Amino acid sequence: MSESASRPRDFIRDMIDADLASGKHTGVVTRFPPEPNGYLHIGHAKSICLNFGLAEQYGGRCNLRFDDTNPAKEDQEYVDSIAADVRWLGFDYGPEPLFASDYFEEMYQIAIKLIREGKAYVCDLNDEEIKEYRGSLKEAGKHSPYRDRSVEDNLDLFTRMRAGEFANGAKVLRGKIDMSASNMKMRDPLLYRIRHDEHHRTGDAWPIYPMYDYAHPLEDAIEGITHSICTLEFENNRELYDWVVDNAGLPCKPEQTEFARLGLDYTVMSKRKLLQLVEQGHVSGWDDPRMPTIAGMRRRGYRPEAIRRFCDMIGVAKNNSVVDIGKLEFAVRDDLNQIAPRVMAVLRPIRLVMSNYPAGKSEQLVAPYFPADIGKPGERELCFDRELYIEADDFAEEPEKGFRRLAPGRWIRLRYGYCVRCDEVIKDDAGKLQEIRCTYDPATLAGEGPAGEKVWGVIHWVSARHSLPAEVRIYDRLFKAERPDAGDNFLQHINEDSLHSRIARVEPSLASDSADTHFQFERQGYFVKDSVDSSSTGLVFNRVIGLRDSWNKQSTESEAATTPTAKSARSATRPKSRSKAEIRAGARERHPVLAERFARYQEQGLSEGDADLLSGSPAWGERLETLLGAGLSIDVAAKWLIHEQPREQDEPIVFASEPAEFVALVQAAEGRISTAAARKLWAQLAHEKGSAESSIRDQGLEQRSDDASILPLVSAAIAAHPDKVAAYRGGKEALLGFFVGQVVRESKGAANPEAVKALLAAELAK
RNA sequence: UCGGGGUUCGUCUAAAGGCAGGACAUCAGUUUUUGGUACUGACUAUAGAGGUUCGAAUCCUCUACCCCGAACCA
Repeated sequence: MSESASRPRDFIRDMIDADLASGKHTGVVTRFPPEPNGYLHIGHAKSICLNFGLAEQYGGRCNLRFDDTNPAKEDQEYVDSIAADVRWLGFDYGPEPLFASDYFEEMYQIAIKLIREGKAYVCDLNDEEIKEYRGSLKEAGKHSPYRDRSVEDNLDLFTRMRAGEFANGAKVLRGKIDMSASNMKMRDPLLYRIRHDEHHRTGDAWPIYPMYDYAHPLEDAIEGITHSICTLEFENNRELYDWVVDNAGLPCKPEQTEFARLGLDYTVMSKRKLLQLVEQGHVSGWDDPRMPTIAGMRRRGYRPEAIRRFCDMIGVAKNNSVVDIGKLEFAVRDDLNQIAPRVMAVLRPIRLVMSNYPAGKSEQLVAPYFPADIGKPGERELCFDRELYIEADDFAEEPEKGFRRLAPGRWIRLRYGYCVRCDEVIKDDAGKLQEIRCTYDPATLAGEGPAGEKVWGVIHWVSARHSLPAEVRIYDRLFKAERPDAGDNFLQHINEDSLHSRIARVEPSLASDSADTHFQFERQGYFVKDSVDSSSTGLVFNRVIGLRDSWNKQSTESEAATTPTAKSARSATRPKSRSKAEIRAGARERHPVLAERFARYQEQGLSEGDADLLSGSPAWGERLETLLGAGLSIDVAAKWLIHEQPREQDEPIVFASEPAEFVALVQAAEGRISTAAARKLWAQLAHEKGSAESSIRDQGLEQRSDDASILPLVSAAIAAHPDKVAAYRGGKEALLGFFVGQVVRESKGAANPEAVKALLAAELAK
C-alpha cells in the first residue's frame, strides 16, 4: 500500500484508497470471472492485470472464477486453457480456480427466499411474448399475466422447474421489480431459465440455470468480493446487480465498478470474430502467432513481462479507447532487449567469397552474446572461413544515397570479424546475382579498419559451410485496416500477406540452445523457436518482432488509408432524447405557476437562461422565493443558488439552515470572507443547520488583505520555490497562480487572494 | 418514457479550483563493430459557445459528437 509512487494511479485505486480510509472496507478482494467459452486475449490480460494487480498491491486476494452458468456454450477445454494462461501471465489464484456452478444450490435457495418474499415469480410467457411485454426504450412494458401468482403457486412451480418437470423454455423465474423502469434491465428480469443440457461440471444435476444478472452478484457476495470490476457495457446492469445484492440476504455487499475494455488498432478482439478467424481457417488456430490471444502471443514469443508492462502503460479509465499497437510492440522490444542473447542469422542469403582467404582455412572467432550497454556475460564461437553468407539486402550494386552497406569497391566490416572489400560480382546468364567476390584484410580483426580506407558499415554473416538451415516465419499484422471492425465485414480487411516463411542460414549454436530462449538476430529482430513445429532436426523460428528500423521504415508502411469509422446504423438512426432545457420547458407548459415565474423573473431582471433554470421545476422557484423573502436581491440570490446550491438529481436540496443565514453569508462574501470560503460555507449551511456568523468565527474565515499580515507568507512562498521564481521571471507567468495558491493555502484560506496576487506580482518583480 | 456512460497532444493517460505533466508515436541530434540500445532536443492537446471566480480542463448553462442498453448470452 505504500509503494503507491511507482504504481499506476487510476480512478479505481483512488476509490479503493477512499474505501480503506473511510473504513468501508478493511481489505481488498477482487475476481477475474471469465466464461469458459473461448480463449483469453490481450483484452482479458488488461482485466487480469487490473484485478490481480489490485490484490497484490493491497495485500488482498483475487479469485479466478469461471462463470459457467450456460452449459450450452461452455467446455472443459476452455477452462484448462484459461487457467493456464492466467498462470503463465504470472498470477496466483491459489491451488484451484473457483466455479459459479459450485454455488448453484445456494443460488437456488436464495431464489426460493425471493419467491417467499414476493420478489420473484414464475412466468409462463414464451420468449416472443416476454420481449413484447418488455416494451421498448421509449415505452414502458406491461405486466405479465403471471406476475400476481401466489407465493404458494410460485414455490410449487419453481420446485417443479428444478425437478425437471417442464420443457426448455416453458417457464422462467423472474424478479418482480418494475415493468416501467427506464432501465430495461429492471423490467422484471429473468433469473432462471430451463435448460435440459449437460453441464461440463454438474452433468445433468440441474435442469435450470441462473442468468448472469442474477448469478454474478451472488457469486461475488458468496466469495466476499469487495470490488467487482467489469467493463463499461455492464453499466446498465449495475442497478440490477445492486437489487440482487440487496435482496439476497448475504452479509457481503460487493459493489460493481466499470472501466473501459481494451481496444487495439489493426486487430479484432471479440470472441465471436476470433472464433470466425479460427473456424474459417484464416489462421492456424487459437494459438496462431498472429492472433491477439494470450496463447497466440505466447507462441509468437511475447513474454508475460511485456504484456504486464503494456497493461501498466495503457492505464485504466472510462474513455472508450483504442490503443496504438505500437505501444504493445514497444513493450515487447523493451522487454526482449534486456534478455535476448544476440546471434547472427541470414534471412535471405547471398554467397560472399574472399579470394585472398586460404581455401582450407577456418578460424574460431569469439563473439559476446550481449552488447556492452546490456552488460550481461556470455559468448560463443563463430566459424569464419572463405565462403560466407550475407544478407541480400546488405549489398547493392548501385547504392542509393545513405546506403551504409556493401557495394562494389567499398569496405565494410563483418560483425565480430574482418573488414572486406567488394571486388566484383558474379551473375548468371539471366543477370541474377550469384556471388560477391571480396578481399579481406587480415589486419582488421581487432578493431582497426583497413589503413587509409573508409569502412561503410557493419553487416552480419554466417559461414557457408558451418551454418544451419532454418525455417523462419515473419509475421505482419493480420489486418490492413486500422479499425477492422468499423464496417460491417471485418474479414474484407484481412492482410493476405501476413505470414512469410523462408529458409534462412543460422549459426550452429542455435541448434543446441533451449527451446524457449528468445534471441535477437542481430540487425533483424527478435526470434524464438516455434513451440509446435521446431525440432532438433528441423529448426523453425518465429519472428517475435522486428528491430526498430529507421532505414527501411518508409518501405514497410502499411496501408495508409484508414477505414472511416462507419457510423453504426444504430446510432445514426437513434433519436435524440429530450435535453434538460426541453424538460424544463415542458414542465412550464404543464404548470402555469412555473410559466408565470419564468416571465416574472425576466421582468425582474434575470437573464433568460437563469430564469429558465429557476422556473424549470417547483423546487428551484421555492428556494429562490425563500431567499428573496429573506431580503436578497433577485440577481444575487439567483447567482448563488445556481452556482452554489447543492443538488440531488438536479433538484436543489432543502435549506437546512435559516434563510437569514444565507443572507448573512452573502453579505460576508462582499469582502469579509473570500469567495472560496463563502462557497464552501454555502454548501455547509445547505446541508446542515448552522450559523454563518459562528462558522466564520470558528473556522477563522475572516479575510486578511493588509500587506503587513500577508507579506510574511508571500515572502515565505517565494523563498520556498526558487526554481519557480526563476521560471516566472523567465516568462512563465502562469506560475503566479501557483504562488497565489501556495499563499492562500498556507493562510488556511484567510489571505485575500486578490491582495496576495498584487503583492506577489510586486515582490516577484523586484 | 428513453435511460446510462463518455469527449485533454496523432494514440493512451495524469492534473485537492492555482505549473496542462508522463508514456508511445513522429522528427532532429549525440554515442555505437546492431541503421538496435542509451542519451539530448523538438513537436503537438483541454470538443464548441456562454457564465461564476482574483484564478476554470476541473463548478454552472446550452450545443455538438461518440459508446452502451429492448438475448431464456456473459
